[in-house]
Amino acid sequence: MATPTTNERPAEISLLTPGQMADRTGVSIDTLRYYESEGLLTGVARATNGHRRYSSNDVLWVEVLRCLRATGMSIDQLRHYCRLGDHGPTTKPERKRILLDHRSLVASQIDELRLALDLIDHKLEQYADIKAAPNGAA
Amino acid sequence: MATPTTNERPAEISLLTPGQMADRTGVSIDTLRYYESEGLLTGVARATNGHRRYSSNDVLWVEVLRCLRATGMSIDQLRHYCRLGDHGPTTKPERKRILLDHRSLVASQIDELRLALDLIDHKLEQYADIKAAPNGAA
DNA sequence: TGTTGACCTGGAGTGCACTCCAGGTTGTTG
DNA sequence: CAACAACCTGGAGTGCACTCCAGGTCAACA
Repeated sequence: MATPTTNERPAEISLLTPGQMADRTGVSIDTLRYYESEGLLTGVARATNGHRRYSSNDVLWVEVLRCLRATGMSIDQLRHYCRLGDHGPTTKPERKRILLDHRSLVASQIDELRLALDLIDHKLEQYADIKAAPNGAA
Repeated sequence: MATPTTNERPAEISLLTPGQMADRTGVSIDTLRYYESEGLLTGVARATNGHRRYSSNDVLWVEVLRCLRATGMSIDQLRHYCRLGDHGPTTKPERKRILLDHRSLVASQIDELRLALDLIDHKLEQYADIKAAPNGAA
């Protein structure tokens, strides 16, 4: 086994099994498969037994996916972005546009959250003279 | 018509119909009803014909609900918080605790979003020499 | 050699938060 | 008085993003 793909040299020592990948990225095995089936993650290598092997590039990309998902980009938009990537450098302007748009979306999310923080603080003033109940955990 | 509830004086001139409430708060009529059915919004007045009439207090509270929902508090947690409110001042410490906990959650969401912004900016550097595609809207 | 564990596939199921719908009432408007 | 808009109720349906499951393969270990 080992070195599952085209290359025979043991340079691929860092390929990760699905379980390792899930540990490394915090994305579950099922979700990794789901992302692959939705076209968000392509070209994942396979061991001779058919099992997936994730490269360090895959790790980086999944981290990007995680970040974009966590900031509200939908699976659909992500899929669109990935398809552009598959179609070579002519799609770069559109990809840049998507990132710029998403960037401003995240920026406004931050603004919204700051407003929410103010509102919560305002609400907390009603409890200024109250001692908070002990926290369940930690 | 007018002054629908118990009180005959026209002081209730500011009571809002469901449609007006939806316009004012940005929360749909259906969602307002849903919140009421879930116990997040209690004591909504009714006109003689059975139609809801929202007070300015309701407006304020729905704005709080919106804010807490938008920052990730679940319907379930919100319901719990509301029930505490119904049980008088002895629950104040717990209510304060909930708000404090949620506050720190929002704060860490902001931190996460800032990291995401950094990652997006980093990714955008790959497109430094590319002119972004024109934006579809505005 | 048998059983355990990690993985495979396609497809079904879940949870959340709405959102929509059918069927009905009321009050206004031309 | 007919038609329309706004609202009522209980309950069904939707969309998203997973998450779980049944049934099977393969490699390693006792």
